[in-house]
Amino acid sequence: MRTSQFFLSTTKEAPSDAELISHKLMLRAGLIKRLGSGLYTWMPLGLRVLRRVEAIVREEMNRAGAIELLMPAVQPAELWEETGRWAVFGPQMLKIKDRHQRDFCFGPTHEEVITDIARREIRSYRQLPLNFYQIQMKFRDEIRPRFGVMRAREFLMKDAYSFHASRDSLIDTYRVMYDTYTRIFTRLGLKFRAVAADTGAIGGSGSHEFHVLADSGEDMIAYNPDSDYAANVELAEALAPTTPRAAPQESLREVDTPKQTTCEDVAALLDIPLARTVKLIACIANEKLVVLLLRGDHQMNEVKLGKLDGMADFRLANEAEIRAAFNCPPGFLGPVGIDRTAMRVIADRSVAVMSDFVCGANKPKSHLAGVNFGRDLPEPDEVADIRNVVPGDLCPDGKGMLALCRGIEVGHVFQLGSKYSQAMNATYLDEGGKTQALEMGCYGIGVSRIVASAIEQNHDDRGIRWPASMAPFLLVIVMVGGKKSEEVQQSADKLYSELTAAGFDVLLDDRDERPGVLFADAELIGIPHRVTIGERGLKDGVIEYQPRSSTESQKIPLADAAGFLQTLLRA
RNA sequence: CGGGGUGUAGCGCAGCCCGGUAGCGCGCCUGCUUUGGGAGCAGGAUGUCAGGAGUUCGAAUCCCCUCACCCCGACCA
Repeated sequence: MRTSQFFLSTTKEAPSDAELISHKLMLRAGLIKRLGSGLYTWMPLGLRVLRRVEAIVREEMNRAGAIELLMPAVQPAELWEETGRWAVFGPQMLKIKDRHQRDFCFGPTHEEVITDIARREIRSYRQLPLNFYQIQMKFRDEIRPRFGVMRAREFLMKDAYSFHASRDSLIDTYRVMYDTYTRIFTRLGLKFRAVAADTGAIGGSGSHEFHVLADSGEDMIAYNPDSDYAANVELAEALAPTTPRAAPQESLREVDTPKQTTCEDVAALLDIPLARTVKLIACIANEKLVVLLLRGDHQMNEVKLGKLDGMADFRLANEAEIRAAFNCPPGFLGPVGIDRTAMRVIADRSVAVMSDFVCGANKPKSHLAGVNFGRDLPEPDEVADIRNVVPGDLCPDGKGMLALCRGIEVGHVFQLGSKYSQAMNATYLDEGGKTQALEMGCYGIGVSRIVASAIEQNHDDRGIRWPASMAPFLLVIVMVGGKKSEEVQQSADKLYSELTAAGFDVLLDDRDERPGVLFADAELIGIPHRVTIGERGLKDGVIEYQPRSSTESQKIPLADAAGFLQTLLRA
């Protein structure tokens, strides 16, 4: 491609509302243009990147035996009513009406449509397993779209759905997809982790998210630097401490805390570590009071809590309920002296081994210190894992300690089971001629999000540094003084023709601009390799080569250039 | 949905407090010069000052309403 016949639209400044580095660079490099909140046009340069990601995804999906199809973006409400999700999906779904006032949505996902295909097409176990996929624009009316295409409302997604005659077959395909995703993200040159994920409300047994590691990520991941363990913080188990509870050393005493209503304040006042304090969180579950005990430096984990018996629909108690139950305002609550017949007490595993701790006294402006289970209050009714893990916690795989990092979710694999097939009556006949519900799996990749997250991982102060696998062009030829010098022009043309004929994506920058402009643009848009052809070099029979990763160039004899570059680009 | 903020040329912004009919930088167009890291000089084009309704002789500026966009929050005593 010649720049004169292409469309570059780089700018020196990014719009002031762009926050994330990838968002700024995508705008400055002219990869995308914003149309409205969460809506972006992929400009020619950006589209080339998107298509390259798409191509790798498609290649690997095909290799894994998945079959591509394309479903409608607009879907009738009836299908969603069959699964009950027309109501459940809520405002995230863009609902529209046609001219007959019939309800439709712009598809946020395609389980319903594919399950409809499956129930019409799949008759026999002999047809199974099957894995269909598509690459298509989705629309989700996000509460708060942000960060450009990272969290856009309309975005490009690869979604695959597999159908099986048995759970074992589902697990087989799930593993194949897991491996396929690993291949895809590896080929894309991303630093990523597969993490065990919560299966959430959808149910099903197995789920992994694929996260690109980046500080700007919106998700928190617990991982073990010394093993392959990684899990969403929601899910990572906080093991019970291995050290037993120490014997009481202190006597129970009351301390004045006139203004200290949080564990942080109290710990600061008493000059003790936050980990010596215990906070009490009052919840209501099944209309009964439940008291949670957590170490002051720990945070409650709603997902874990919701999985405990009778806690599925828990909520936090409000202030009126707290005052009624404890006869004390929030901020000074504690487990000592409470009516244990009226409330269930669940202690986190780490609280269960504490001794001589500090907690609220159930009296305004007062806390207790030197508190001990068994002596000052009864043992908790239950001990459970109800907190988020923190760095330094023991890894559940027994191989060291956990660390936390942020991630951007770019892929998700999910064992759905028969949730949708049952709701929509998608069945097949088994070997015995019996009707059975199909087992299903689903597998998503955020194609457009991958582009943004790749930039988060690959940039410097001059711009983007594309991994070769997704670069819009592999090589840019910069002509210095090309308008003036026939020789420069001819050399550049010749090199361009040779490399293009050999099948490489080469950009010949033939604009009549000063060299500084050409260099700056080449770096901003992140082309991995650059050669500079100018009179100065040609006098000595050389051109200059410089990779995007370096600020140093090397001279290559013009005669060897084509061969040198072909070897380089092929690698 | 709650709170905060911003809407002025393609982009980044000033002007608003204290009303007098719109400016700067980049970009764009023309010409000359320049040509190895975002050129210089000269000339030029471009605005429903987000929209609507008020106050006023007069509104980008003051008042009210609407819209759009951005940020923060929407669980912890």
